[in-house]
Amino acid sequence: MTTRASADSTREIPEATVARLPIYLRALTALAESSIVTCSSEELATAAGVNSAKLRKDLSYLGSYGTRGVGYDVDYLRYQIARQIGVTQDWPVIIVGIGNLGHALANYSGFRSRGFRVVALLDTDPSRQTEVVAGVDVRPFRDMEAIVRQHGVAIGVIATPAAAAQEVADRMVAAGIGSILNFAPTVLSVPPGVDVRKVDLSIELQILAYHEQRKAPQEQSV
Amino acid sequence: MTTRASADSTREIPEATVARLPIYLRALTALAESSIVTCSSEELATAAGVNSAKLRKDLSYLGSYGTRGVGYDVDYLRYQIARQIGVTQDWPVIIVGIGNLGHALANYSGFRSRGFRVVALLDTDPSRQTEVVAGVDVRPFRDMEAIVRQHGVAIGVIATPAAAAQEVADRMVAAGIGSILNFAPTVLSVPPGVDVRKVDLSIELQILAYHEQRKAPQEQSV
DNA sequence: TCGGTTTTGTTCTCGCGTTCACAAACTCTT
DNA sequence: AAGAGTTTGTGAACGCGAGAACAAAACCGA
Repeated sequence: MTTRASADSTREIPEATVARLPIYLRALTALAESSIVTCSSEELATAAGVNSAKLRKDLSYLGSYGTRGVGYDVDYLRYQIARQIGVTQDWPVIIVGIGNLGHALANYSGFRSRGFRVVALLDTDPSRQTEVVAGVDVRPFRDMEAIVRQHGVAIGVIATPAAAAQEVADRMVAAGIGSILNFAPTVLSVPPGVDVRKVDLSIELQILAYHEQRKAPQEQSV
Repeated sequence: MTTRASADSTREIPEATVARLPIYLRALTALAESSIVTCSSEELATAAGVNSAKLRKDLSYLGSYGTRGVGYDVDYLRYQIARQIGVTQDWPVIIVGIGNLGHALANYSGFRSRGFRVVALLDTDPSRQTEVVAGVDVRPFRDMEAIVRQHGVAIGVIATPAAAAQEVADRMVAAGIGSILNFAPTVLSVPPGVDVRKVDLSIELQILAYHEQRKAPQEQSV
């Protein structure tokens, strides 16, 4: 999809590896808080819940930041991963749809501590626009374009009902947002170049139900 | 991991396919609500946001439920998928940790409509135990074992802070729960045979940030 | 009844991701 | 200073999933 010309500083990092980097980052932060200065791939892999060989291969895509016979410097590796992901800088984020889930997301402290700053909460319902959630006041959805331009927002979160999600996504794309995190249970269609990630709570439960059903097949006979 | 003896009625369904079955189910439900009786693999694939070849291959693992030259009967296929996943029956679920996210989950209507019934909300904080959320009252965490046994709960949801998650998971496993949906930002360790799925909101944002950073590399020079 | 059309089910090939296994490189002890 | 002991980084093998392509099977019209 993306044609990459230079392969020196910007190597191709496989998608599966990118998805694990935040896990390593979190594990490293936990180690740092325990005042651990150095760790081996085995220790970090255990903390992150993966195989040590996989961890080493993942890290090798970023560069050669370990020392053979010793391991990795926790702070240094943490910085390198954070830099690769891009969370050394601050990312302004907007959340659209301030229902139950929107409230929870706005109050989630994990965003702030990981480089994401919620700059606006948006909703079409005028009765919600008097609220103040997590120190940010809810504003009318029609203000989105202005807010996006003002703060240079590149990432948007959709927490609306399914019926409204596509319309919101279209407006986000039109306003210049390039990445969308979608909590609405619907398939979004967006132009190429725009990234969408989907989190679907009931789908996760259904996957668990499938496996659970297989565990006790004698229970639900007829 | 699971050694499966019989391969006639219970075929091996690949994990990637299992993860997509709930998407097909939702798309079929939408079609049914539009009073559509029959659909081709192409139509259903478009509605689910996947390739039609992949859809046909996925469905072929369940059996041969289509008609060549015609397509699939929406209601029939919907029932077959629901049966495979196991959502034709009702799954009792408990939610532990009634903070912002726990509230949102308890109020989420998508669980109920897809075969999941929240039978209890649990929290260790006594000040929360006077609340009633979504028609279910919050009960002390220590009552979990009794509730699990009483209702035959097999699926548990963890929405606590990270520090409490492992303890909750241990207690869930001890009480007989076999599948856990974990929203706490930590790696759970559970005995073999217990399924854990993890949903991490900030990890999703970090993955988006990575891609977003790559889109405009001239922005963050120096 | 029979050829033409449509759409499924399946086979085959390709690419990605995971894991193993080992050489290279560093530290420590004597 | 040199050998023993660790641990990283990576080449190679393997397995799974995605997509293309096609044969089999159903319907339709004459």
